[in-house]
Amino acid sequence: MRQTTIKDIAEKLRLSPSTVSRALNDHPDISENTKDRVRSLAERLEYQPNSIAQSLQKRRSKIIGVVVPQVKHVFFASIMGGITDVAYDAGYTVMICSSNESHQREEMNIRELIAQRVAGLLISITQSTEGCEHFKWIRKRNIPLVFFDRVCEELEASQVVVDDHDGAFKAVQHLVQRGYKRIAHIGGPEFLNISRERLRGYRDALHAAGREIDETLILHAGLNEEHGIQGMTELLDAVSPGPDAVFCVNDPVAIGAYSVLRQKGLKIPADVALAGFSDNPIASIIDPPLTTVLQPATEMGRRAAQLLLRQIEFEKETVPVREVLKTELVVRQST
Amino acid sequence: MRQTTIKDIAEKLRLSPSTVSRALNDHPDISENTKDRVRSLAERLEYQPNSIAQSLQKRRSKIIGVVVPQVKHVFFASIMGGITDVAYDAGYTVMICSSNESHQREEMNIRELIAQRVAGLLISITQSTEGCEHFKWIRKRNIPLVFFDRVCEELEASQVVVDDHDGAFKAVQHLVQRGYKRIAHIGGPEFLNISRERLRGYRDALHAAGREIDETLILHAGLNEEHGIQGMTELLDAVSPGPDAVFCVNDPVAIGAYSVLRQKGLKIPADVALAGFSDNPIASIIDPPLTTVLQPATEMGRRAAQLLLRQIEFEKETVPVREVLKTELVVRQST
DNA sequence: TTGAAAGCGCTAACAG
DNA sequence: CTGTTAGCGCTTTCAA
Repeated sequence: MRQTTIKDIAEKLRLSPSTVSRALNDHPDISENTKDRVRSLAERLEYQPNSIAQSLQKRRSKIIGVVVPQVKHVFFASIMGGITDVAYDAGYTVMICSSNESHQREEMNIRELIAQRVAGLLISITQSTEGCEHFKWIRKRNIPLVFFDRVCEELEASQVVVDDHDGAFKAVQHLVQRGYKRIAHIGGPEFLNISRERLRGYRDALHAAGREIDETLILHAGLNEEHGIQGMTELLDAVSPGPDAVFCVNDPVAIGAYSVLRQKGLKIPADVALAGFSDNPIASIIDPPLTTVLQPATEMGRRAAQLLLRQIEFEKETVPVREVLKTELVVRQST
Repeated sequence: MRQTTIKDIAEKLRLSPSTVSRALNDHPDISENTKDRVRSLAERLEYQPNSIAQSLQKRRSKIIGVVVPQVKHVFFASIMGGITDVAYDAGYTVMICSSNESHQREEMNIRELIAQRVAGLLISITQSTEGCEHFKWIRKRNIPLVFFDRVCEELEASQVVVDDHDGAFKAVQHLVQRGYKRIAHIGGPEFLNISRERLRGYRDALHAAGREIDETLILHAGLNEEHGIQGMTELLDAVSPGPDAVFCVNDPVAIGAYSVLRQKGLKIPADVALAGFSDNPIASIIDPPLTTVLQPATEMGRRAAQLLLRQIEFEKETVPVREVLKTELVVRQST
């Protein structure tokens, strides 16, 4: 059964399609009387405007495309919450794609979203993204683009990030103050902005405390639990003397490290202290609860969406903006 | 800068738009030579077909709409993984909406997805969904529809669920065998299929063991951590004698209960044993690890998507199908 | 093997 | 205040 169109309404009311369209859009030219008739019939027929036709006509859809590396990561889930809230309020819908940390999938997603003629794109890159070619496609078609959290730095584009350096600095400074001597770092992929900045924060905090940096205590792994498991295992087995504290690039990695420590019967924080980054809900539930750096995820999503919307509505080339959000150290019993 | 269209290619090649269209779609009528010329120019111009125009013409988009109650729930995140995998392989994209457990938001989402003329809908209803009016909109426009996990039972529609009754039965049977005497149940919203079935499994398992059912040990709460906290608190404070084991409607609730028990210094399972439902990753990480019922979430997503695709491609009214997936009891140290 | 024309549902410029 | 016309980018008869 075909869906109701503006034409159907027009015929029944012996009006022209354009009048109906205008009435539906509350155009000032149309008489209240006509508007009423149109609206009530539309209601009765359960008319739903065909956004596809609208988009074709406007040469752009009211969809905001989002590409995240993993939907199941709570951090991204919260960000998505922030994005959708803002987008909905502005009359946009959101199309979420998961690149699953795969460069190839990320390309596919972007290609698809371009085909959908999205109004704009919000992207957080994968752990494996190296080239930036696919992001350049976006610029070429000048589709508004904002990166969040994990950004592509080769490209001039707006971005919303947290102060990763500062967050890491505070966490490690805290470990130093607590008196830990051999503070290790399980880091993420080297080229990722978040890994790099957090590592830099780690180094700077140790320097600031007048400590020498022992490079054997620095590992580059990944951003998932399994990387935490690998990393912690390696630190315990291959490094001697071992660390008495570990600052992990994020909470999933810290959780991985946590499970290794428990399995080996090591006490946290007595034998090894542990700190993460993100403040996943799980951080407060494990025992001992995890010291971590709180990232305002929802806020980040909101900001990114706002930035994008501004670009969309203003049309003209806007200078790339970089918003940096503050983090907060949450001290719990794991340190 | 306008994006490249079929017309641009046609002009440059002195062909008609229709020929270009056919060449791009590998139509047999077109000569290989022409196809090659078209394809290579398309490539060079980075032509991306405008799916909006295609959809308008086909009167249906290649988008599958998904409405979940909460994106951040790992269970749904995994389901979404399954859905997108299947959908992508079939050449569809997925538009994910979160109803945030709000009936109103759910309505909005559905309205929006209908406006987008999605090819089909995959829905898991909210905790607060009572009426089914908005689902009837979907049927009226005969848009293919499949419910998963949380289904609307007033409506004749295909669905993919797990055997909630059996899963709950196995969990409670296990608690009985372990020798627990006062087994409580923190349940979900009463009208939800999953809550009802799991409660029924609980009752049946106790009956099967020849136990009397103590109604004061049965609570109806919700599906989130906070409900677990409320529920467990109530069980400890208001019920006497208290329970020596609790079967929770899902893992988030079990986690909530877990944190209350720890806070009160009660030993798990010595003082109170705990079992959940879902097998969230967190279940294996907490200490003691949580006994729970594994739901094949990704598989559920895959099945739901496959069912929907079949409906989409076959067009004709298909009889509603109900797929029931098996669960598996995962026994850990919390019981 | 290719082209011309019409139309998907909507909006907007131009007329009246 | 309302109607006519054209067109968004693509596919698809029908004709050549």
